[in-house]
Amino acid sequence: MKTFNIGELSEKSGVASHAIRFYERENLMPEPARTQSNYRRYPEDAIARLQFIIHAKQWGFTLDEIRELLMLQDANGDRAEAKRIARKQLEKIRHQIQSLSRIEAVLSETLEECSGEGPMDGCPIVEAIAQQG
Amino acid sequence: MKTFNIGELSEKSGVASHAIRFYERENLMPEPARTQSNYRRYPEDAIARLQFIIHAKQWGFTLDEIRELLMLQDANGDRAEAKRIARKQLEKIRHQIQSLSRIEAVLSETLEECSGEGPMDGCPIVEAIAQQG
DNA sequence: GTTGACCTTAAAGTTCACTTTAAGGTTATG
DNA sequence: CATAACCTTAAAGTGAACTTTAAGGTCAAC
Repeated sequence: MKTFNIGELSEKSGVASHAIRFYERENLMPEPARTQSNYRRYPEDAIARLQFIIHAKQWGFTLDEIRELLMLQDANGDRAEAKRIARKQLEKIRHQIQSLSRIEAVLSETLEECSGEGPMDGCPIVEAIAQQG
Repeated sequence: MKTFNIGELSEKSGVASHAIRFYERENLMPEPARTQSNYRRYPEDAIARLQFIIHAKQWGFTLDEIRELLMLQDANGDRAEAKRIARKQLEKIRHQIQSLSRIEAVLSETLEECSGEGPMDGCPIVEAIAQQG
């Protein structure tokens, strides 16, 4: 099996070396083997683990939540737990979409009202912000 | 006209005294008058200005953007500028909604696939994260 | 054999939007 | 007249997720 040092892993995963060390300190990545000269040596599956982290981040999971998911995987834990975490995340995302949609509606309406000409005094955008966020 | 000290303004606006001083340092609030004993004295319209800041924050504007809007108002500047700032914000919000909607779709589909029973090995949630964020 | 590109650690810096702390001065109340 | 509840400043702390810096040790190429 191929093994990598941290620079190679960084290149293959797209995660900066320092971030990889940070994830190790934060218990997202396991402590890897070391060479005689104390260099980190990673097995191939470290790439997949880092990509899991990247993807979970893109889905909006925090590092705390990702750590939880990884610990469940490492322990081959209970699927119900993973589902609970994911369901919570889905709710969070739906809530965010709702808030943003409300803002989008008011903001786009306000933008249409504003001619974009003339002085600030009486500008519908400013007035919309001033009254009731 | 009534004037307030920082504690009264804090109570009326719902913004903590320290946050008000912070906004002053950050040039979102103007330097107020001072009493003989160097206490800040605010006019009534300071309440409206703080509420403008609160509302703009709720709309997702950063303090930098809010400062820009306030400076335009203070200078009675160009309405086109305010519109530009608001349009940028609208685009940002629409982009966020799109990203979140994509995530919502995949995550809710994945959640339905997962029985929530059994060990992590083979769990659709974990596999969905592992493949293609 | 030396240059340059790697690697090591610990610690400090970054951004955002504050909050908390420290160390005092002032004002209202009993 | 003392005590509590205000006010003042500057500076440090918070949290998230890293990045940057400092001060070295190691390894491959020429």
